[in-house]
Amino acid sequence: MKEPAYRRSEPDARRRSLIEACMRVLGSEGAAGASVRAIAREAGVSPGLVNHYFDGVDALIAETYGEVDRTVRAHLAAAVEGAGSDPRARLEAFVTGSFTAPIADPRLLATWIAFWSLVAARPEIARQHDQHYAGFRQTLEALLADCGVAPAALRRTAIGVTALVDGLWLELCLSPDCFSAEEADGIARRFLDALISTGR
Amino acid sequence: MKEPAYRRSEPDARRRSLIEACMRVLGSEGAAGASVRAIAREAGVSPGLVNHYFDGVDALIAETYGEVDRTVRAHLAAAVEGAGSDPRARLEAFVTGSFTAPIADPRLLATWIAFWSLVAARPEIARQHDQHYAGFRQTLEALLADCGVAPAALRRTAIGVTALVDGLWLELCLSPDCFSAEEADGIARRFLDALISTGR
DNA sequence: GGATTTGTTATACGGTTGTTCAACAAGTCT
DNA sequence: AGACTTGTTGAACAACCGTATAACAAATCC
Repeated sequence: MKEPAYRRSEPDARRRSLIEACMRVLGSEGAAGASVRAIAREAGVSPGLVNHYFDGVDALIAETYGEVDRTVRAHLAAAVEGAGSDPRARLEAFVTGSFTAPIADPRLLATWIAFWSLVAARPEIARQHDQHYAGFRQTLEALLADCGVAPAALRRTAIGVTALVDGLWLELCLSPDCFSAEEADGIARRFLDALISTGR
Repeated sequence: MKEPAYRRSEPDARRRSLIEACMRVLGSEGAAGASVRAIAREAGVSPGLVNHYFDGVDALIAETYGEVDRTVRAHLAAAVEGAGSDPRARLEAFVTGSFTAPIADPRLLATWIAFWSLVAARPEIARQHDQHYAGFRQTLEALLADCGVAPAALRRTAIGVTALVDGLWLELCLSPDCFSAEEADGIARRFLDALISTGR
């Protein structure tokens, strides 16, 4: 429908384009609409090709999870680096980085929801989720430690801040008109103030 | 208007059993597996009956949303009432009430995820979500006000605490082995301590 | 009793799903 | 040039989807 037929392309590029098409479909149609045919149509490719590059549609969705995870981590890492060397500024950059594009994006939420909906039924997706969560919390623990949070309080503080960020991000994506990204920033900063002044 | 007594089974009971079957299917099979046939099989009735009692499968899912919402509200209200008259105890009961059964339950999360996945595509579900969120936050604002949180800080504090509760509840359901309900209780209480001591 | 109302089933229909596979186009090798 | 490899297609398949509807079962009314 778009590209001329029978044109060769790099296999990795094809894989990437299919993953991107999968993300677009998840974003626009939701988890229910992410069928092989819809993804193939979005990528401008025949349905059979999806099963040629991926071991079934579940594998494609799992790989899309990995790609989204990588994007989120890279974006937050860049935000932290861009914040300079002040520990508190780095922590705030990490926390508020989730409230702006491309992370605070209904499309990305739709992708995430699709994964959550698979956690209960598919153990390998559950494992992938646990890994993502563990990595997020670990990064956060390091940033909190640099801000002077006591080692004994590190775990529970990181769990709490992660929950706060997830909750704000979730609602920000689900109903963007409820509160703004700037409000989320302020709320998160205020929470960090309260925690770090009393939590060491 | 006299109630006809010749019905073989109470229609409301049928409706409720179908809603409960819908929740069970959502819990075990995930959002993708919540088909008319699967729900009917779970309820032990024929597929046609679902469309007889509900205006299509989307309506059944929306009604299940309403039922789950009602259950959650009732449970939290009971927890608050059971906590006595101390404002802080009532607030804590409301917050930590989300971390125990029947609210902290993978099945309930699965139901919630199914709704979230419909928010982007269906305005009716989005409206239902906004109402639930607004109600939750409003209740929380009242409890926070009783604890002495200043009116100017009420809105942002309620948004933050709601996010914290949602995030903890979400992770508690998604991977129950990551941290315990008791830990979630402690984390939430610690956050409330930090907020209320500094946030007025 | 028979007529009637109502709950329920079974089936049929058109459409979509994931997956497989023979065929084919385009580049590479000899 | 011909043979071979690789990327891609599009049709086929069985299974499932949501919905509509005619037929059946049971309870009530007259």
